[in-house]
Amino acid sequence: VCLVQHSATILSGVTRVRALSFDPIAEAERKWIAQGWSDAAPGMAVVTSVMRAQQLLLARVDAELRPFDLTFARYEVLMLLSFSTRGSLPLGKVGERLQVNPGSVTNAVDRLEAAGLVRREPNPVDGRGTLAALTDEGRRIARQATVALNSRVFTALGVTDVTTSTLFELLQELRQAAGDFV
Amino acid sequence: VCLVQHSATILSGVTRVRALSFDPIAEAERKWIAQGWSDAAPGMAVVTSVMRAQQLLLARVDAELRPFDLTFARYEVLMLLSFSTRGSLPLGKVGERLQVNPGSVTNAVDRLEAAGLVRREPNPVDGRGTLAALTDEGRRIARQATVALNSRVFTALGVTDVTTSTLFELLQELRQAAGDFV
DNA sequence: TAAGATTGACTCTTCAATCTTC
DNA sequence: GAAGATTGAAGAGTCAATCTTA
Repeated sequence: VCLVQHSATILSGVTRVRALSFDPIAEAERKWIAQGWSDAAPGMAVVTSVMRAQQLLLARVDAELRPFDLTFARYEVLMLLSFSTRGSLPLGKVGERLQVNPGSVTNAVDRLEAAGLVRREPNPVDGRGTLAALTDEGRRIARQATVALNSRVFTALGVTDVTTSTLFELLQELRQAAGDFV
Repeated sequence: VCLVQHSATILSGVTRVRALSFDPIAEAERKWIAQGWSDAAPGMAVVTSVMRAQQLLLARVDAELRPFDLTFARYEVLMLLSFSTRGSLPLGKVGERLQVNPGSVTNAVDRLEAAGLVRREPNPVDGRGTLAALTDEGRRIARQATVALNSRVFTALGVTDVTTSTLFELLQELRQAAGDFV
């Protein structure tokens, strides 16, 4: 009996995951080639890998943010505001920078406001608009959450510095090709 | 006025996206360094890049699958079954291979069964279990959807073959370090 | 007692529709 | 009319609780 197949769950907060004893995506790529889809096989493997990597990373990030009652989406809003010069931004700007729907921004700001981390203010230069403004508490929580993420996720990915920086560059190419930025 | 900032929406099916004229993640990395978090900056950039790449790729994939009334999650179930020797698998096996919760599998199979692409059958070797079995229609749709994805996404990522294969290898390292497989 | 599967509550996202203000 | 923001419905994921059977 191979112990790894029955290995314990991985990563605090991720309940469902048992490690497989082989890479399911490499397996899928072989199946693709066997079907005569060799030209599409590498693309399929990359797309699937990005999906799975996102799932794994998001689980780790969310586990670290749970004590602060934050999700990654809400954390991103907090950091965006904390980097802005006034500590406040129009909701539309937030959605544009984070590439999410207006509805998601409204939802995120609703939660952050209920938690006292953000305050809604009328936009002085546009009567239609609303600003999301960071509170002192919001700035404090953002900093604490960043300390947690920095130490337990961002500096603990388990791969070399070269892998990390190369990965960033290649993903940047991919995002640019997909129209994320120009 | 920089035209790209006001450029049209990108990619069929993705309504919300306007391309930015700079890379917001590279910008965030600079902010991280300016805050004195240089050691965590590359990790932050990679994690955020994976999140954004997933969002962009999923939007493209879902747009191609919409005519078949499929999501990527349901498409993955279909392909997993079509690669199995009998064309059927226990629901638990599906969840294990796809790394999703039992609830998600139940939901996906519910939809696929309602669409006539999959049939539930009792597991002959385990009275507690249920098999998801591909129907002829399911096998046909799976093949058609694959043709669409192969030609319009997997072979059209817009990056070189070297970038694609290197990206796969590095993501494989990252997934392995995160415990996706052993 | 444990495992396979389902259910219901909750969250988040997307999308269309709406309201207000430019 | 067009843009900023909100709302409600629908889809999908997680999680805890439950039911059945090994």
